[in-house]
Amino acid sequence: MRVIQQSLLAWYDTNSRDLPWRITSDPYKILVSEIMLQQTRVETVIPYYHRFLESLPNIKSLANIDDQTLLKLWEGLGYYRRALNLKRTAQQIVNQLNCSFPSSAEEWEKLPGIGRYTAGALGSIVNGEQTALVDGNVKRVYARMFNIELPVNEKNGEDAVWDIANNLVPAGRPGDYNQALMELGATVCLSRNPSCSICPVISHCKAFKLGIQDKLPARKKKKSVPQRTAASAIIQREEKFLLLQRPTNGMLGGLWELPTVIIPHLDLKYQEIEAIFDSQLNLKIKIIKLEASARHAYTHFKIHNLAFSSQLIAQDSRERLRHPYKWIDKDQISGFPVHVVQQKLFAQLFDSQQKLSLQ
DNA sequence: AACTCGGGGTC
DNA sequence: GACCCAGAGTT
Repeated sequence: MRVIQQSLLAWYDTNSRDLPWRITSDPYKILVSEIMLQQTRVETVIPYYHRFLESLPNIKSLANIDDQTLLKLWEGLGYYRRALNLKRTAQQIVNQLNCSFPSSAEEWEKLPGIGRYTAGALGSIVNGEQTALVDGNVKRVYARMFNIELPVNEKNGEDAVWDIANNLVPAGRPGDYNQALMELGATVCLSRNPSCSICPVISHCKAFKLGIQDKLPARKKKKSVPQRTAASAIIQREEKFLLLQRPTNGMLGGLWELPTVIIPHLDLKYQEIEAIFDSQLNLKIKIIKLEASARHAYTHFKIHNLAFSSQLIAQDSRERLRHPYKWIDKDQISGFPVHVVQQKLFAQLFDSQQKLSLQ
C-alpha cells in the first residue's frame, strides 16, 4: 500500500466523526444514508436519517410505503425525486433480487437514483469492493493534491479526478479509504481556508507546495439565475381551503401547495392573474386581497411567491382541476408534504394571530 | 455539454 | 448576493 493511502487511513482511524451510518453494516441503512447525502450536508441529513429509519426500518417497509408518507419523511430535504427513486430501488431489490442487495458497484448502478458516485460508495463500503468514488470533497482533495487545473465541474476535470481516484483506491479497506478522502475534504481540506497545517497528506500536496491551495479546484462559473414570480390563491369554503398536489414528474413532484401559477411580473392587474389561474389550472376565481409574500432561491431560478385571498366563482370548476386536490382545515396541513416556499406562506397566514381569521 | 432538480449554511 | 454541499437523470 502506498504512503498516501496509509497516511490517510491512519488519520481516519483516529480523526473520523461518529456518523450514524458508520456504526452499521446494514446495506439498507447505508443505502438510505448515501441517497440522502447526495448534494446534502452531513449535518442536514442526520435528523432525517434517524426519523426515516425509525419509520422505515428495513428494505421491505420502504418498498411498501405509500408515496405521501415517504415524501412527508423527506419534506424539507429537497430533491424529492431521490425519495421516489429510492423507493423504486427498494422495490426492485425486494421483488427482482429476492431481497438480496447488489454485490458490486456495477450492479448497484443499475438501480434508479444510483449513479457513478453512489455506486462507488456502496460497492466499496457495503461490498468491500476495490472501487473508487468521486464527490465534491474528492474533487477538491485530488485537484489540490495533484494540481489539476481543469475545471472540476466540466467533463475533462471530472474525468481527471476519476482517473486518479481509480488508480489510488486500495485493495484493502477501500470503503474506509473512500470515506477518509471525503472526511478529509469535509473537515481539513476545506473549500475556504483549508487547515493545511494539520493535514495528514500535506507532504504529498502539490497545491500546498506551490502555495495555490486557495485557487483550486478550478470551476467554470455558472450563469446567474432568472427571477420568477408566482401567485397562489387562498380559496376558502366553510372552514377549509383548497390544496393542490403537484404532478409527480416535475419539480417538487408529489408535494402539496395552494393553487399556484407562474405570472410574468409582479404588477399584473388582479383580472390578468385570474385569467392565468383559469388557463393554467382550470380554476375560475376572483382575487380579493394580497395576504402574504415569500421569497425563495432554487438552484436554477429565484421565486417571489404572492398569496391572495380569493373566491371560487364557478362552483363546479373543482371537477375540472388538472391536479389532485383536497379541501383541508388548516390544522391538517401538517399531514401533507409541503415545499418550503409554501411553508413560508402558511407561516405568515396561520401562525400570526392577526392574519386570516378564516372568514 | 447543458439543463433540471431543493434547501440551507457560509462568507 | 455567490458558492458549495457524500449527484442523478434527461435532453
